Amino acid sequence: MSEVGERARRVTISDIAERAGVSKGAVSYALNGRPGVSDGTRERILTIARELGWYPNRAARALSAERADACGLVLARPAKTLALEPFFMEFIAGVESELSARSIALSIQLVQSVEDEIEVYRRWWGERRVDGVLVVDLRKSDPRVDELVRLGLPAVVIGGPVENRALPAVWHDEAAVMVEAVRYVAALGHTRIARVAGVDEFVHTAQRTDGFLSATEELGLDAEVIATDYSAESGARATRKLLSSPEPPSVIVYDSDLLAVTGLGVAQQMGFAVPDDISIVGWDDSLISQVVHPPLTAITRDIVAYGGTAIRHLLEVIEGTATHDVEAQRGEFTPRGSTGPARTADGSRARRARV
Amino acid sequence: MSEVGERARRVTISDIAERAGVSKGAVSYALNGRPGVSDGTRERILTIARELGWYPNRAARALSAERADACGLVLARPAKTLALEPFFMEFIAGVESELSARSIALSIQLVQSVEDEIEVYRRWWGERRVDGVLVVDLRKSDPRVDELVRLGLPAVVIGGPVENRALPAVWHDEAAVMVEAVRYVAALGHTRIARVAGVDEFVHTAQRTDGFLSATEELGLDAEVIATDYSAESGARATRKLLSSPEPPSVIVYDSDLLAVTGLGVAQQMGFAVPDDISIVGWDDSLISQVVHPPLTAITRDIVAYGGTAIRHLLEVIEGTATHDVEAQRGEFTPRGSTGPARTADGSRARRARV
DNA sequence: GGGCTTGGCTGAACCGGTCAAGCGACTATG
DNA sequence: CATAGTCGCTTGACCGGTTCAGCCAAGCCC
Repeated sequence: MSEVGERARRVTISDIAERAGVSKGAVSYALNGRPGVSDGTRERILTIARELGWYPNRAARALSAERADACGLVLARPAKTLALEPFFMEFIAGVESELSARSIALSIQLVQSVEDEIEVYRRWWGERRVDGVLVVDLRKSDPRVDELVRLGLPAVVIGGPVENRALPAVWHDEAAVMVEAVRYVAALGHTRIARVAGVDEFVHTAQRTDGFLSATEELGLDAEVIATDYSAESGARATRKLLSSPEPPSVIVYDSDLLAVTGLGVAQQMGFAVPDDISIVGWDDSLISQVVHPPLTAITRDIVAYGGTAIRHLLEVIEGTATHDVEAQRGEFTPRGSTGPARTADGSRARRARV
Repeated sequence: MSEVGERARRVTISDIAERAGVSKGAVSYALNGRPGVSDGTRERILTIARELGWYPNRAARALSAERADACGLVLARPAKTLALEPFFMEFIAGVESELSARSIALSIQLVQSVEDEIEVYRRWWGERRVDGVLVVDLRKSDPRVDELVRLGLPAVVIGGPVENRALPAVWHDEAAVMVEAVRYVAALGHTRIARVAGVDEFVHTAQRTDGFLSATEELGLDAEVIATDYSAESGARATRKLLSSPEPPSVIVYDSDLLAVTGLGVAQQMGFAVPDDISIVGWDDSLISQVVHPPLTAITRDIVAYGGTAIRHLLEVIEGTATHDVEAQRGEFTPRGSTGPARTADGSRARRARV
């Protein structure tokens, strides 16, 4: 009988070996489906293992196999913002769907800064806690890349490509879909268009800004870009600034769902009708952009699939069977109720009185 | 020189021992701050460890110490809904903030069903992958509780208390804050009030419904409760049904931020002015309820702190120093722009034309 | 029948830590 | 001065797997 507080002794391969009347080695061969035991013995061992409810001790396996059977993901954004950015949870869901099938764990850590993030990589790799990591929010000349290369920690970067191809990356053409979006609103007759961007240092932000500026220039549109830190406050501030200017834009393209929803709220609060006075375009197109009113026109990405692609690539990199880049399916432009045709060009823009 | 694909050999205590001219045992004592070595030797060993960039191999430590230095969290909600429910990311952030300080990992797994969740617990515990788990979304007569008790896997339940106190729990008084919310809208003159609840089987949902029904009865209000599965669609459906009824409520209290924001969108789309025609109350009060227009009146909880409390309690349970329940700080009612006084009781309720 | 191969299994080392027991040198005590 | 106790360190077993070398018996061939 077990006493209070005593933890049940768990089954090991030695227990199985004893019961089956064979050696530990034979049990190991049988359980791993490797040659070295007869079919009869193998069957017997498997049956006993099932009866006893055996699971391999991960620590023991990790110690001799020198793999942790775990991957890591460090997120260096403020918790409050993270919680609101559906991107990450969907991304994690996609990662998980691949990992759980292989019974590989996902370790997640939230940190404050890139320096902390690097320290986590050092520790994780030093402790052999992970076999590899996914790196998000790639920056221009990112210090994490150098450190990961130095450590030799297998990694796949989300977004990219990475300078000098120092690390393999999974990415898609951000600029192209931005161009598509700009062309669409231009076709609706809009001529003044603004972009509320994410963090300037992020590579994917720069790529989108490039696409935005080249497309607006090509089409001869008035363009403006305001950077934010992805927080709701900075998004609200940017929107307020744009809408209070003497000649406000008639379209704002946001860099995330949170920014877009916040912008929608600010516009409504300021008495701008959406899309009559101002058209709004979101990015990522998680559920949130579909439940607000009006539902947001957005750049749609299958984020769950993106996560799956990324982690599958990481597993290949860990195996050593891949080091190249992978281009994921690119986003699509999905028009909804938050974008409409431009006002007729009489120069004035009717504004509803504030409620 | 390292060849392509070769992984850097990482530093072990044997390397340190050799360098310091002492045995492995001495190094172990020194690095763990235990007696058994002189101050001079200890200093020398620590210096060498720092120079070499040593980190303890977690697998080795776990194998002999019989602890994984990891905690687990299984989420059994659909990925799309999870992504939109800021509660979980904030909760995870709170958990992390405590764990990272102790360099304990958090393993997260997303599953489809309670059965899958139980299977994950069996595997994790069998593999010694975790030392304990946090259990969310407690149900009435929850099969997970029995299984966790049977396994002997240390666990803390979020929400509760658990039947027969079979497992320790962290929870707060859901009914009381609901009563507070109902009293507030009653004081504004509202008499028809509806609740769009979460999953009926969840204990915290039942507690809130209890509080809702007892408060409305006590105040003599017309009350209605519609259950959902927390998805945006079911929330939209419930809202549509309520607002299309011959005598719609003038207040709807939602069970999560996602449901509330969705409800707001549906109300606006149906041409109901918020709060003039319909008042809306949200739950959890993450940032999302503050960025929409109008900002939502909500039940505010410090979810990050809630996560911190929960994981600290789990660590105590793992240590064996605690088995009792902990009552966390309860939510507060935060009025904002989405609730307003009831229309004067002329029996008619003006409705704005659909835009 | 002897030599050779092959299948099926055992035994032991090993991964990198922890930790109890032991041991020599030094100090304190009667 | 003999004995006991303490300090500082070493030795080696151990955690639960994996893996390699080796061994025995059976089968095959000539």
